Amino acid sequence: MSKCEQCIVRQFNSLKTLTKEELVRVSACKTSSVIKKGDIIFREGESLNGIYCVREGVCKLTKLSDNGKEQVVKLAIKGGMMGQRSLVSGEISNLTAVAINDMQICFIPRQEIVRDLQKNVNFSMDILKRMAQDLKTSEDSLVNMAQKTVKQRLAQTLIYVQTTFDIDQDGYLALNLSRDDYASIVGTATESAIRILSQFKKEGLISTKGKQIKIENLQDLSRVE
Amino acid sequence: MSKCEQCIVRQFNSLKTLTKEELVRVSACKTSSVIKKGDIIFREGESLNGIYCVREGVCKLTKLSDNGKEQVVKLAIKGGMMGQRSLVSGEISNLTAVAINDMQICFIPRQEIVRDLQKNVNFSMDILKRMAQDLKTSEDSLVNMAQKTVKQRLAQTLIYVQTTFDIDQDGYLALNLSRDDYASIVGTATESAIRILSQFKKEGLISTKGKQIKIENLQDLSRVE
DNA sequence: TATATTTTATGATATTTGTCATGTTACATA
DNA sequence: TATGTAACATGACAAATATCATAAAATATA
Repeated sequence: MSKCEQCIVRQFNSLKTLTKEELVRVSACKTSSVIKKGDIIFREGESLNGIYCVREGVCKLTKLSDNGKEQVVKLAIKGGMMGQRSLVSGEISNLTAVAINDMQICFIPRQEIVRDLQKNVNFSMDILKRMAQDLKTSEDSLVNMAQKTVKQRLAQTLIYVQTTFDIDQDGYLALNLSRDDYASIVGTATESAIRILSQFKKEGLISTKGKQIKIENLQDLSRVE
Repeated sequence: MSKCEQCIVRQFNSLKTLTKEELVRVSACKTSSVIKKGDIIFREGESLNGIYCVREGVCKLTKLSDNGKEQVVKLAIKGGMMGQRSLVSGEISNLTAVAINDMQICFIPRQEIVRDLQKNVNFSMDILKRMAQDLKTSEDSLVNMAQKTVKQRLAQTLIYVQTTFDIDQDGYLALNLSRDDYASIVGTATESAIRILSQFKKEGLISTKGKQIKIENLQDLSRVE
């Protein structure tokens, strides 16, 4: 099992503010695991008892609506952490985490990391800043959900995926999401998502090969009405 | 000008974790002000340079969507604080604050309170916990926006207003929001909000007197489909 | 009090989105 | 390779919601 001290991924999250000693301790008690695409890491309503650090792969954080449909609240990517909110509040998880592709994750038990939260101001400040960032992102999404059309939200999501995960050598989005995933990200029916993608295709905004998607005209896509 | 040490309102927010000394210092540098209904306290995009504490009255925190419509992201009530996110992140405000009724607020300059954030673990932990709570609330709203109908969201909002602000002696909601406010809370057109309220009235779920609203059947209102 | 202005209300209609049905394609696996 | 299954696609229709128009009621202001 590799050590946190040598893990590049921690540079992307709050763990980078830990001292050498703290990191050694954290490393000693962490557990790593390999997660297969589709696997559930934790469920809404579960108590987490620690935080997860994403070493590889992508994961969707979803919440079940009262009507039984799942809504993607955000994506956790390489370097991201999951469960900070529960760590801080001591509450059960508000979200379910499902692997979108194969992943490697590490788990740090609550009691180990809570100690650092109390003792290391740099660490708690960094957690606080990231929470503030998450809050802003969530509020922005809220406004988009409330005020934008499904078409606009889908266009925006495609651009987000390209910006965040880049494209492969053929120009297709490097992250492959199912139509169903797109639908639960923008908050619509799967058929509607598919229909709008077809429309984008007809209008030359995107092209597809199987389930892969390539953005052909980012300018116009960002201006969809 | 009254002193923070004697202000009951601080018991409801993070300021209660400050020590006597810290509180005296904060009290000495704070400024109080009276805000009239409709007044703007700060605008999206402005840098805040401090935090606000709501002593009296209610305030809506809104964000302008790209299509030019305002969306209410949350309400700040007595005891609430505004601007913590900007305080923590150092960024400009993400939201606009508009008084819904006459208010009294206090402003604490950034440099004074940032010091406590660094020095007082109880304070920073409390801020962190509240930010975590805000994040959960925001994520929940996001899911509601994405997955529930306008009718469900409006019913939910009416219940929220009654639960949070109580009713007056005649049973009407103690907080009077305009139909326009309701529309920007649930994220719909004003006409749609009005229409649905009329429908609720016909169904006996609510009754109205002028702009005042009384919930007549909370059970059924919470089960609207 | 009279008048202007804003807020609330409702009809008519267009647009958006969801739902159900059905077919097609891609992909996994025996 | 054959075959089953899941993902993708599209038509037809229903429901939800937005938009525009207009009027009534409430409220502010002269």
